[in-house]
Amino acid sequence: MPGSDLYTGTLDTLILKGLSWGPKHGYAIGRWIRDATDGVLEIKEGALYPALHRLERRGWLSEKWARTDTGREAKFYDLTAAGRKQLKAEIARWTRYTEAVSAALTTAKA
Amino acid sequence: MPGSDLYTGTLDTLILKGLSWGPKHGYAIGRWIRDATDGVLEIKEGALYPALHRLERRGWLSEKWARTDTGREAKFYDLTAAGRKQLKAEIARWTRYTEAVSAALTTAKA
DNA sequence: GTATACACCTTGTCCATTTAGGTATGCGTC
DNA sequence: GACGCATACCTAAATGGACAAGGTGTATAC
Repeated sequence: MPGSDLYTGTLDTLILKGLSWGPKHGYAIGRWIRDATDGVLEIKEGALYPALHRLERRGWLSEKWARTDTGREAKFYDLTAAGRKQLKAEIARWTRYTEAVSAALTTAKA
Repeated sequence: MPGSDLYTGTLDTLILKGLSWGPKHGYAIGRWIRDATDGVLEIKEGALYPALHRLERRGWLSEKWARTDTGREAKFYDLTAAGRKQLKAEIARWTRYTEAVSAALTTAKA
């Protein structure tokens, strides 16, 4: 079933990545994650919105109210310079981590 | 925070995998994870021992005191049938999850 | 008029990990 | 024989992210 639980810590990275091409509002970020992971990840709003506020508090995102394509008001988030740096660091960590764990999980040695 | 911090949820899988060739005691499992991940993961004992007790409570491990190669008493853990099944499921989840996230993190599409 | 998608939010709870200790044995070495 | 270090086990308190379960309101389609 979609809504498969997150490995804690990956959500922040995905949000930052989703914003790497320009501003998006929260709901659109959630949609992007679902689509970019081919439906494997379905971010719950109770995780998404607190995460956005957290990242903004840390100085990785800036926020601004604006109008969507469909003419509705929404809060748009944008990566700051620090956010871009953070994204790079988190991707590096993710890569290193998954390679290490995948190696362990596929090894044939005790 | 050191880059070796866990993505929550991966520790259980690694423990189960470490036991898939036969019994090991806790300290040896920690060592195996460090070695099998080429030093990327350094499991803290405050995470390791509670995890072992948790997995035992869930019926995925059995425990038994025995003597190590070096002649010391240690608590050996062994996979149960349910534990083996669980390991398989967790590896499947890990694979599916990391493929999805890695795809998202390397995509060039917004 | 009602269902669905959009778009935002919060409160309470759970629980894995971190932090920071503790006990005790055995081995090598200075 | 004192010291450090690896072995081998453990726990309690604090942290903090995700989950569950609510809530507001608008727009569109049937």
